[in-house]
Amino acid sequence: MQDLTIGRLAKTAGSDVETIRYYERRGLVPEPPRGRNGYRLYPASAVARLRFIQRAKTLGFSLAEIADLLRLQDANADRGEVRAMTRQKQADLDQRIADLQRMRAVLADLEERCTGHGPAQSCPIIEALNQHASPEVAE
Amino acid sequence: MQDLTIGRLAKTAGSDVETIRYYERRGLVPEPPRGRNGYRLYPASAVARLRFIQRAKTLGFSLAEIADLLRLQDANADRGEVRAMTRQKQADLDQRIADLQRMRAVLADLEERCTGHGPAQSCPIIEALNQHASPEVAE
DNA sequence: GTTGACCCTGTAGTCTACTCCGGGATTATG
DNA sequence: CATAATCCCGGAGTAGACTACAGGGTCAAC
Repeated sequence: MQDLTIGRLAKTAGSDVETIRYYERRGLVPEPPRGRNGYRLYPASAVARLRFIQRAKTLGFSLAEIADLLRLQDANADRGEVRAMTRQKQADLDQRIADLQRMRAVLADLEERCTGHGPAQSCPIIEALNQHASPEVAE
Repeated sequence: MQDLTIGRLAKTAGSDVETIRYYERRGLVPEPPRGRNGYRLYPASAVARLRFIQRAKTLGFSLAEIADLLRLQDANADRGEVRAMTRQKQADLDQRIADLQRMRAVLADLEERCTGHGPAQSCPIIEALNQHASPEVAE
């Protein structure tokens, strides 16, 4: 397969020229060789690299974490390290899910108590928001 | 009750001086009267206002949305509008929870397939990220 | 009365992941 | 050959919610 210009790489991988240059600055995509005109010339493997980044993003990894994963891959490190990152990310997600579910439950409860019409200032939701939120903040 | 300087308000409400001034710029906290020295002098009700903001934040509302909620309260609008915002926020949360749960499920599946030790380049997790088709997400 | 805590304004920096812009060189298309 | 598309670089702007100065005035405690 021929080398790809950044534009063709972007199109092939479903990414964007500016995004690829940004990933290069961030160290996620290695600097490719340049043609005589100074254009970046990517090997076909760059497509896989971008797809890796995209998929890791859909799994909740940050670019910094993806850079770590790519380093583990490039260094062919022990898969235990990869598994550890996966476990950590699951724990992060569990925490965030639990937080969101708690919020959601409170909102559902408040909504249930607010029926019909009437002034907002006697709306149970507004009233709840005006209660003392922090049971422990002293003074 | 005496008026509060911004520092005492911050302490009482469990907030921060800079944060309160920021909320003022954002229109969440009304500009209070000033003393002869130019100091902000807050009525006791400002504490409730800050607590409202804090509590709404813990329920997932953005500052822009909280500003809307406060406007509904201040204008004593119909509680139907408050309920609508609460419903919308629940829908947002449901969407985010679903996204996170999907990510979490994929990670759990991948982790299960990666056992013991060995080179990362043959790690099922890394391999999945390198697949042409996404591990669980449609193309 | 002097030190240190507190207050003022306005601006700038932080984090994440881009996205856009200007100005200029090169290549592809008709 | 003219024009459009693409490429280069460096830097600035975006959103959200703060957080941190700089530089200067004021107030409370010892």
